[in-house]
Amino acid sequence: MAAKYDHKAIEKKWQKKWAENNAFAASDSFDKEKLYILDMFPYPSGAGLHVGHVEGYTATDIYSRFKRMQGYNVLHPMGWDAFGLPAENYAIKTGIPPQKTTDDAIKNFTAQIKSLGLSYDWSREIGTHTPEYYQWTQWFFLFLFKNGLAEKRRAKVNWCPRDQTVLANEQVVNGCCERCGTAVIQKDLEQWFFKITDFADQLVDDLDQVDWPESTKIAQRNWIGRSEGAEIDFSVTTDPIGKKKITVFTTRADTIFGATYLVVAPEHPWLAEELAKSASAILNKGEAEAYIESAKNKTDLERQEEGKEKTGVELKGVKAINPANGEEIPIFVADYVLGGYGTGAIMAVPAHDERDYQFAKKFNLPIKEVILQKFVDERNPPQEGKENTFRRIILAVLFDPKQNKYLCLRWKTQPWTGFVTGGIEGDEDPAESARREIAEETGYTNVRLVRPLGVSEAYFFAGHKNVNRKAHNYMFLFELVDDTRQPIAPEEEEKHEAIWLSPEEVVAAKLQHAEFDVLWNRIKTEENFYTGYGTLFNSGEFDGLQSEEAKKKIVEKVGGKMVKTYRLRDWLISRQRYWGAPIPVVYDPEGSPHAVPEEHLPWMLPTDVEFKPTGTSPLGQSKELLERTEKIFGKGWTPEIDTMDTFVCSSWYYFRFADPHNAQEFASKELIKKWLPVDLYVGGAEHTVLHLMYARFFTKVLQKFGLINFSEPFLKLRHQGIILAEDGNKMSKSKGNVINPDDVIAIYGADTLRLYEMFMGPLEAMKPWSTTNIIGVRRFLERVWKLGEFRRSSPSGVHEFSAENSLGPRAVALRSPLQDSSAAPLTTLFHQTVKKVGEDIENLKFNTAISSLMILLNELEKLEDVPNETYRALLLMLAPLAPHIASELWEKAGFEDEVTAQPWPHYDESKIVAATVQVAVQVNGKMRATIALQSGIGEEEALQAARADQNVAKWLALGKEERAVYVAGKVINFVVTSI
RNA sequence: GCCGGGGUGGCGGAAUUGGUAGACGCACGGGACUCAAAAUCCCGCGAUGGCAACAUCAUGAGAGUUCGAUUCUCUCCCCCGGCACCA
Repeated sequence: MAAKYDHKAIEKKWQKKWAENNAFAASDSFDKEKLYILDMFPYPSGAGLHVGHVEGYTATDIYSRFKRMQGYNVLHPMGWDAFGLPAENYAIKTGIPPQKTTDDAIKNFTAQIKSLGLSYDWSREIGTHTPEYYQWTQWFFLFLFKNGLAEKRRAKVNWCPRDQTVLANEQVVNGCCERCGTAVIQKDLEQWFFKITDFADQLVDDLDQVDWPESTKIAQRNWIGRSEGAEIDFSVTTDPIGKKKITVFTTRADTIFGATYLVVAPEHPWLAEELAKSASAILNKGEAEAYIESAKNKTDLERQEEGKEKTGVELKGVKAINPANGEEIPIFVADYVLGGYGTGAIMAVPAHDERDYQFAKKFNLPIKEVILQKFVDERNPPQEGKENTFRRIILAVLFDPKQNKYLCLRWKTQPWTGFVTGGIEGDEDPAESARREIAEETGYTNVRLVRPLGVSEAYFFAGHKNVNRKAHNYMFLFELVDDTRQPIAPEEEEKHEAIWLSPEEVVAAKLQHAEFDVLWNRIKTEENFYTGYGTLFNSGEFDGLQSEEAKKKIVEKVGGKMVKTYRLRDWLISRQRYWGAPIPVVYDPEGSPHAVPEEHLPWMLPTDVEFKPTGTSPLGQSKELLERTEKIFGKGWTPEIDTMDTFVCSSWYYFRFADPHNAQEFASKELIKKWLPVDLYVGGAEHTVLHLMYARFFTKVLQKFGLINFSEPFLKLRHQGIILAEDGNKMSKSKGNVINPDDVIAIYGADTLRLYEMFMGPLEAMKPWSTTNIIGVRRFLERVWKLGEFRRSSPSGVHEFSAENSLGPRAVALRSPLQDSSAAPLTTLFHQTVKKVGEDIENLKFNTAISSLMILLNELEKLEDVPNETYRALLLMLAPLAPHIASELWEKAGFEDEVTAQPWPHYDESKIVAATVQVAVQVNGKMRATIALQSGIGEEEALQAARADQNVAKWLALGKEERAVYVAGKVINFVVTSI
């Protein structure tokens, strides 16, 4: 009598067994090669585990089990990122202490995770909220403090009025608090910072060493925002020869001749000093001060709402001197220049920077172009064997603003229309050449240069046959001032006529030069700025140089220096909250900070506090903390009452797993050396910058001071995608579309849930949940079960069908007893499957691994005889994916030991190639037949066989066979010319 | 705006040193079993035409390279994610 696939009983049985034996404990003996496979540990929220957790955890679990079967010593731990705002906010609402809600949530999470059959080493469980853990978080703080990497300073910080705490830059999203969505305001406060900026270069450079998603690396690089530029001093007219200079930061020193004004940030020290003087040179002091005040009070959100609308005030009575050409230019204060970036001052080049351009437009400031856009025409490549002479050509566009029409020349002998074209004579100025050409060819002499449009290098034909002349083309836009026309030379008149075209007509004329596309695009755009690199002009001695080269030479000439700047700011870690690790610092009666000596760690989080937010830290209410401080350090000493950002706790937890119970160190050097770095790290993409950057920072600090000998904590990183609700939206409590893993496990079982989430699609993809699709993997497991049942119920070799075990005809066909046979059926498929499943799991492509197993099962069910070896291997391959059912079937089959402790099956490379292969036959690239060929067959024979096919022959007969392309084992293509 | 990722049947998705597009699963249709249903099993399933053999079209749109393009190149459209006054 056959047993039903009772997932509840089976899963309970094996989970209990694994727990009792701590079956997946990592061994600190290191007789086998180690592998550290880590999940981003969860915040134990009251809502419990969601299906997104399940996805990531299942992926690492499968990989861990697979690697154990391959003989690795795998460290696969789990813990709790247990400090944080939700528990505290809940406490504020209900009065229930965070300690209790957190512990309850951890219990719930643990039960849920265990019900998934995940193979964690539970003996290494950690929680960041336990004193045994946070004492080491505090140790790290002190370590940074002692090494000058943690310091308290007054700074403008992001303050969330609702959560009553400061936020790191990274925790401000669109000017709002990441957690509660309240608009963040700026406050001036004394706060603790970690000096992550000291490691900015290393944080960028070391990204090259790790196997991470490219998008994550790019996001980190962008966040750090390293840019290489120059600092250049501009003197001011108040003190033209003295030392009072404004240093600007620029990445575009090549545009310095186009600097038409200078801008300082409202916070700029020079400005503050200048305004503070009793006899300030600034004439409109009041106006400037009012502007600075209003800029200070703006929230990020208000700035955002203003969009890119520029504001600012000119500082009247003071000018800056452009060191490149000695020109005096006005100075503005404007908040589009940020005090905290670069030097807080810029030279504004409106012709070559979008923001400067907008500002200049609004305040009516001159725009001076100094870079010609360079354009290389790829459509007319140089031609082999043709003359290739370099010529300087001028292209000009004449615009009549009264008519809104453009002047073109139409060649009378050829169907070609274009803007005025000509050559540059001698060392004539290109703009002058253009003016001359317009006059000579059209007769219009009274024209005004609006702006240059660029310069191009192209292989050119100017309406003639001389193709392949490499030309250097300058492009200009002129405007007609008055339409009086002078007579022009008769031969010009003969050659072409001047015609006026409306913009629509210009487009319709399909101007043939590639340059004209560029020309036309530049004419059309209202925005008259170009931010790319190009050739310098209007730049004195630097005319004709390319941007790259000009930068260096100009910086040298004006006495600037090359510098690197970063967007990254130091990490603000103070939080005015209760539920976090206390900052282990005390203040002497004078108010200077002192480290709490290590022997007093853990510096305990007091419990005698209310949770209601008051704007100052809850720890300030604790009598116990104050008394403790005075008792240890003396009367008048006070404790630091802020706690640490929870990201501090999670920046080092991966070290603790190597040695989780160590009371002397955060982890022993020896065990760190053996287990770290993490070989595979899997978690959500929401941690692209925050957690991953901070963790890398901590690792680099430890390396710098010689505590570890590697610089990157996570060698390989992968993100699991988001699982959407069935309706395609994000799952959310308010939408009521959340799938609870507990419910799925109750109905279908943990194995089905695991398998389904892996079968949904690629790990990293965003994919919607489907309650109908999950039935497919459940059916698959049922059929595996049935296959096992059938084998057991027929020990004598004859299986009696009975309605009871609901075996259908397909299973009835499984008649014979199992036996090992050297001429086993499906040999090729079997070996292919073992290879494919192994490779897919290695590459975390679980969806296709599962599909391969399904294919194998489909074929096995058709057999009358399932060989022992095949069945064994099927269970072995299933073991990492669906460990409970695999274990149960393994035991029932009477195989040795436990399936999870077996080695991964081997495949035989020589048996992967089938004896005959299906080869596609095409005629002129169109599929006409598929034929079966011996796999080792020669080309001639293959072609003969293909020609013999009826349908192929039919198509070949329609023309003359020119040649044939033969790709062994894949395709034959006959190239036929039709008669 | 900038930087990433993507667009393939009714649906989730397979397939890329260029070589039979749609594996596997879901849904759907037909059949077997059943008094009936569920479950299970068998067959079919991109579109159009055809009894069929087969033919034509088809991987967001359009061009290009090639004997051959979902895969490579260019242009454009749309969706998702991140950053956003960073000089």
